[in-house]
Amino acid sequence: MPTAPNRSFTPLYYQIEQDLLRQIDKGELKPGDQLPSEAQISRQYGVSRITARRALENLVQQGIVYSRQGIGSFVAYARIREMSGFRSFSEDITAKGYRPSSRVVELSLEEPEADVARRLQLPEGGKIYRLHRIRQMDDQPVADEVAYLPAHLYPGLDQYDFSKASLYEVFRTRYGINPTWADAEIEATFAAPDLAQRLGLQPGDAVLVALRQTYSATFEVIELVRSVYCGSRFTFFTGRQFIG
Amino acid sequence: MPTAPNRSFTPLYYQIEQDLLRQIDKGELKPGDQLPSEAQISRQYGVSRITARRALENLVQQGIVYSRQGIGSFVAYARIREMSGFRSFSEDITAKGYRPSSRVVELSLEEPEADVARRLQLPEGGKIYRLHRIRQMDDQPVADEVAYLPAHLYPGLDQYDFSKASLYEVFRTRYGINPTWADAEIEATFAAPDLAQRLGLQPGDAVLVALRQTYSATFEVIELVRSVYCGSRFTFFTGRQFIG
DNA sequence: GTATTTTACTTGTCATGACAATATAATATG
DNA sequence: CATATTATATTGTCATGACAAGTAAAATAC
Repeated sequence: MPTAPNRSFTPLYYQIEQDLLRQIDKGELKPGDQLPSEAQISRQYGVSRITARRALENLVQQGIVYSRQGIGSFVAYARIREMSGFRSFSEDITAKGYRPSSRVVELSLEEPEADVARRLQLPEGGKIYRLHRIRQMDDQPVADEVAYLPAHLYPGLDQYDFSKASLYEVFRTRYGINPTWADAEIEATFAAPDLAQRLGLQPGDAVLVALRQTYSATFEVIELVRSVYCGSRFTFFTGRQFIG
Repeated sequence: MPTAPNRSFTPLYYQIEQDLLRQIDKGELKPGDQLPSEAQISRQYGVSRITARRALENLVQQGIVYSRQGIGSFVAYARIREMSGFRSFSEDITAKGYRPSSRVVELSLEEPEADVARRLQLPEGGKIYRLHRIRQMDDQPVADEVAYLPAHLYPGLDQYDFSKASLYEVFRTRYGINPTWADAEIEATFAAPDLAQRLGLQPGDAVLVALRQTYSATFEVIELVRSVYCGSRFTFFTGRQFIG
């Protein structure tokens, strides 16, 4: 459900949606408050009811607002927390107010293991870039991360220095690929000696292992990432998920 | 984004949506296949284009289908995996093909800690039911779980035997409360001796700790659950999340 | 004062219609 | 044969309109 339409102009429904979002973010509309009705929005913005409705519906789908037939729409009490562990590591850490940085252990072009090839839906004989980094916040290692990237999507990727560059930014600007969806499987395990050494831990310490797949808007698997996080220094936040 | 409208009849768009979903589930429409166009669906089902479009849009919002302007709609390659750790434990474990069961350690009515009261958005002086269970699959303990439940939402909850009853079923049938949204924060830590004993682990083993909030359709916090999972026997699957 | 009915407001569903934007295929031209 | 133009298909946005369903408030009846 893209909230930012990918077009050459900004649709009316989107402008109204952003306006309402702004009012919620600024506290002009508080949790529990009723939003203007579809008819009121229609009159206020000079649009049809279907356009007003579309703006409200989008906020409902994002879990920001809820509506009840015959009564109205209301701002959700529980604010959505920023998810972490799903987007760009750089973006995650910056959003938490820390300074992200990375140390590249290795970036190489290679043959994938069978499981990796399967998960990435690689064509026969397809290669991957394997990017191994230690991720840090405020210079303290928090994650050991290996990204498996379909080589056919990213020719020339090895020319970049991912100590400095953000992988997601390179996806977007160089290759025109927008990370749009992600899912993850998460387990706890204990740190092996080599991993413990890289993360400044004791062997046997508890670590969080997340295997995340990232998809483009057309559901191409654009990245498989295995991250091992210090149990004590990183909390994984899922986004709000619909379970009904 | 409710996919099952809560009404006394089934809307046309929903029937079409379910029909398309059935074709995808049965393999009649395979990953990568193009779906019928809006105009074709319109003719085939004898509905307006807006109704056809609504059905397709709902599948897009669920991450099952994607569409491209001027080209068409397509079945996503990557199938959505069943999430786990977000819904009813019973439902999760049953979906994995195991037999869920629970041993109640304790169910009591008590004053909440400040953090619990805040997260549950309890009224001043509000009490909680604290339900402590060991969750099992095929009789093997996999999680130590404490649920904090706002007492005002569930009067008389302590009359139920949650060794046998599903909490979510009781929510729905007895109290008319539908779990609709959830989010979780997840960490890894190590098992303390008492916990290790309850889960059949060694002290110091890695465990996954998930703190999950569950919301009704009107975003009331209906449950706060702290689950500690064996690192080796439980993998937490997030659903597909929109990150764009 | 209470119960019932009516009214008003609001969201939900669906129709018809039009045009814009995007993309590809077919056709025309040099 | 290559390039440009036109046609076609499809999704995206927006309008007007109507009626259903749900809910609460106001008015009326007893």
